[in-house]
Amino acid sequence: MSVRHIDVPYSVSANTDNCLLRGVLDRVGDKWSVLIMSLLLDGPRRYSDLRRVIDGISPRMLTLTLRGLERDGLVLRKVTPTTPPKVDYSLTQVGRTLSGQVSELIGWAEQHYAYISDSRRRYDEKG
Amino acid sequence: MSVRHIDVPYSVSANTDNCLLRGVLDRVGDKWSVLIMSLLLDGPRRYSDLRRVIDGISPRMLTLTLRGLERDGLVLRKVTPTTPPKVDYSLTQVGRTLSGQVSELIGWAEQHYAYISDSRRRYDEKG
DNA sequence: CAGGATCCTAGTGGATACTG
DNA sequence: CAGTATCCACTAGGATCCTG
Repeated sequence: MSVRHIDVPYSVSANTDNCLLRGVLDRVGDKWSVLIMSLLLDGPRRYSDLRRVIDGISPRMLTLTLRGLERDGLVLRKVTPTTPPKVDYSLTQVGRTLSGQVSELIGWAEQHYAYISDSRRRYDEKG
Repeated sequence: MSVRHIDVPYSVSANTDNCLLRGVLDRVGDKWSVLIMSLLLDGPRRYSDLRRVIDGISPRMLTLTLRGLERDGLVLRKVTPTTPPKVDYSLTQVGRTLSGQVSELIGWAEQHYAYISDSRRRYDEKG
């Protein structure tokens, strides 16, 4: 038996395409999505605002990440066509629930931080 | 103000080093960790067993991923020095809790699968 | 202001051959 | 059996410059 779908306890596949889980894991795992969503939890923000506030992000990656989030319906992009233009980004309701999930994960990380650090130290010291 | 630490609602940093969250997100986001942990939820497995059962993984990545999980104290490696050798991998208690967290995330993904697919389709169709 | 277009690098992962 | 050791490909992401 080869793993394409594991039925218990949930479906996982290494297959990049057409796997719903892969998409979510990739998003959560990428460099900027979680950070951006966490910022938007506090309320809408403009593009330049995000750019200023996020340390070290390139315009390219900011746009790419926002587009990805928008495409998935996690973030809403609202253009006000003035000159110069104004673009606000906000979390959708679903985006908000994902942020909630992620914050659970972060809670886990905080809770087990010491354990993991210790484990790594011990692993690195003696083979 | 530049984002190194966001206090509300949780700390996120783009900084690769010394960020506890980054490590967890990277692990969850990588290609094989979640899959392997989900398999180990059912019980211990041998190296060759994992290799056979995981579709498309290279020995290199299997070892690398297992080592990473072991280093973080998520997976336990137990060697039985017979000839030929036998090595069993199992989840630690902490590894089990992380798997639990991840399965929550997967629950989220399943719950919002239709929404996301729709959103993508609409986004791709019209600009 | 809010990006698009380019070019480039580094890290992640694949393929395969070999070994204690 | 349970890995190493190499070599290679691909892509996520960074740096810059340009524009409606």
